Amino acid sequence: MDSDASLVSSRPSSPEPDELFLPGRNKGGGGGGFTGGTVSSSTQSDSPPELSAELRSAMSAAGVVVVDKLGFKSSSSSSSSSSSSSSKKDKKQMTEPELQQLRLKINSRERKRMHDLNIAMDGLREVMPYAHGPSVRKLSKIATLLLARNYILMLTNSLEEMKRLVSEIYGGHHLGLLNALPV
DNA sequence: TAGGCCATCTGGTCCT
DNA sequence: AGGACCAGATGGCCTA
Repeated sequence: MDSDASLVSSRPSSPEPDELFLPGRNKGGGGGGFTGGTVSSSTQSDSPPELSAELRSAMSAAGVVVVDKLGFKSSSSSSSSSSSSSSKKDKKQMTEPELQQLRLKINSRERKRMHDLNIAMDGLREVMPYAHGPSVRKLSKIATLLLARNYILMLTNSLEEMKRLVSEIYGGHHLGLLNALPV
């Protein structure tokens, strides 16, 4: 949510990832911003969201009594008995609190999955050759992926060129090491 | 204010 | 059966 949050100056004609390390080929999509501020990668904590209107109406239509919000943060251990037993039932036979509990559990899993994905994305950003730092806005996801692709292509071309030069100099000898590289 | 980027929710599908 | 994965929808924040 608060991805591009806080102290951001401006987005000066953001250099698109394709413009960086552009190995001649490929043409990607647009790119995100580049410079600017930092980003706090926090998320909307764990406050359980309200049931969606559709779900509520569906449940009330099914004659289910609408109750208060249930406790959250149950994903790990507690409440497993109720949720696991209830989730084995047919959903139509589940009570509203059971359905709500199940929904919260699924939502929590999905949130964690996306957080893990973002962590991996941050890891990718860390190894990308662009200006890091607290005063620099981090790459958007799409920009990160496009830049990564171009960077890999550039490195591949560099390696090929290096191989070619080595073979020129040594006449085909000493290529064992380079050929062992996964290119 | 429009557009970009993002987090979250949700239902469907696939996999183990 | 349960979890992982995916895509669409929605709403918030920020910048130009």
